[in-house]
Amino acid sequence: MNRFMKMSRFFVPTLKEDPADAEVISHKLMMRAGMIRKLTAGIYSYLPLGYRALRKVEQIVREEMDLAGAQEVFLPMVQPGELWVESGRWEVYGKELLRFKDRHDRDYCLGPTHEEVITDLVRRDVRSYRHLPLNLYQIQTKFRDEIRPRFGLMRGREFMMKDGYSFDVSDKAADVSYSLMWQAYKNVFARCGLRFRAVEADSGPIGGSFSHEFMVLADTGEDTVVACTFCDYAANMEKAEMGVPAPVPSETCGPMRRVDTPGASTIEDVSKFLNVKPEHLIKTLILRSERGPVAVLIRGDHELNLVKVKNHLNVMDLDFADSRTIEEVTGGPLGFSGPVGLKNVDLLADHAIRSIGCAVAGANEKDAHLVDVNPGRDFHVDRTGDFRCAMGGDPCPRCGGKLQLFRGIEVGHLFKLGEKYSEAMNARFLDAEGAEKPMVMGCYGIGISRTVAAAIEQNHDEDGIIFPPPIAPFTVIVTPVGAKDTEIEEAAEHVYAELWANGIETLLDDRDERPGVKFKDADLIGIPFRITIGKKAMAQGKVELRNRKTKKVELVDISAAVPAVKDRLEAWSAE
RNA sequence: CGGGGUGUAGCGCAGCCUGGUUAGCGCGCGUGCCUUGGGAGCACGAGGCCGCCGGUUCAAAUCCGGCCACCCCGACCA
Repeated sequence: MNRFMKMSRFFVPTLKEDPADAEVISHKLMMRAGMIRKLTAGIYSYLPLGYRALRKVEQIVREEMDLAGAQEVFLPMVQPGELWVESGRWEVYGKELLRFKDRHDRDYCLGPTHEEVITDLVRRDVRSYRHLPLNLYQIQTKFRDEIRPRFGLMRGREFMMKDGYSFDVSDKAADVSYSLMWQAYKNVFARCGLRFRAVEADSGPIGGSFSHEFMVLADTGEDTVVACTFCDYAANMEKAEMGVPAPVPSETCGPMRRVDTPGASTIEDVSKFLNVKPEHLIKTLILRSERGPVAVLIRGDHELNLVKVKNHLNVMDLDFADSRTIEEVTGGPLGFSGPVGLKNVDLLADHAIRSIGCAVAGANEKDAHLVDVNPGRDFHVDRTGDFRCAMGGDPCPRCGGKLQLFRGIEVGHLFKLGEKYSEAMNARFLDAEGAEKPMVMGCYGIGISRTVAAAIEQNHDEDGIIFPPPIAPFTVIVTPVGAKDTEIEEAAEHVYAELWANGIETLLDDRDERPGVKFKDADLIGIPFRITIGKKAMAQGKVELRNRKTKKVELVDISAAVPAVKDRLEAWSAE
């Protein structure tokens, strides 16, 4: 038994009021529950309760990684700048990388991630295909000097992360490593008791062939998940495709003509002014990359997806053009661009434009639009493609079902790196034929601290946190109530000891507090089960077992408390 | 980085505009009494570089300047 997990001695400074600087629910609750305290912007201390929850997640991750054949290491957090120069990221990484110099004026940085260190480690000691595959991971504090840390543990600068790296002899072998991690991640988040989706993510122009994100579903999530309601297709917003609707036979379209639209430059304005639905407007977006300007046509009610255009054009930087560029390209001011008569610029159109029929578009002159514009008749595009964000109700690209949008919190990311780092840093091996080849790498991250926050975003009510049992800092809290009563106190000690003896982590609220205070704190800190020991039930030799989630209370014999908890634990995870 | 906001007791806040005794309130904390099934009550008490530096003034939490810290917002416009 553990004699020290007693509230009278345990450092859990709970708060009655929300801290002024907390915005999201997980941040507020973790502060109020005495789990974390802020040291400075984006940097938090973990108090015993918070650290216990964090370690629960860590341990689940550790077990699943080990099970998948990965090996745990621990890499330095302080890294020499020269390694980053070698990989080419010293110049590229930007201000997120916290750099500093040592006393000898040599460059160093705090590790935001460990591709360089791990690649350096492996290249020194692994030379043969006989030693591959190799999968190494660590659980460690990362530091990223975020522009704007926010939302407590959700987007901190210092945070706990599991990062893993696989090394393989071939692309095919790397795919095996990748899928092992994919399965391990599914196990991790399922074991944590979270509702999540694994989604396809954009891998970027250099990122290799594919990438997946693991998203915990929560309305307060920063990211949007697009998922099919029929099949298991799911992707993040940047990546999500949608089925192409069959082109509708173009309605009879009168001759194109110009109308005055004074001051109406936004879709909303034009739509109202001309009394035309946004679906019949053509948005003409002028973008600019390092290769010059490009025009993209999007249906009025759709939203541009910059990443898709970027990938299509295979450019590095792409953003909305400034107003001067727009005037140069279209001859008209911002807000009145249109495809008709555009010259000297590549014209891309989203699939939906093909079936728009009869549309309204900017006239490329101030305060004027064109109506009865017919694609194909009145203008020609250079290329058609998928350039927009998915919307709820769009057809699924796989099965034709309907897509739905969810909010999510990114807690895991799988990335097939390929040979990017092994090439740059010369991590090579000899294959069975004696030929030298670069290793094929993958990297795999899990935001441990963010997972705890995400779990709370997903599992709470007006009284506080509702921890899923697998990641709860304690499984049971024993709460003796009623004035100092030796019999009750002894019974509480007894139940507490019994639970520990059966491997059930238990907190005993032995404080000399009124029942209300104890109940409020127990609810706030979110322990899944509360065993209340009071006079009335005790008279019959019973205690109350209360489920934090359902709030249901049942009377059980004192002697049956342990099996009852075990039983309800199983019921919880079976849900 | 740009824009906005806030710094007063451990936490949450008032006071500042219109300068002037000993800087308040709620929670929390300590002691005592009382109370004991959903954050009780009474009494007494401890606790403050009013973010920092400078200026104005007989006098600054309050006015002015600078600095620092923290919080919020920052493509959707074609």
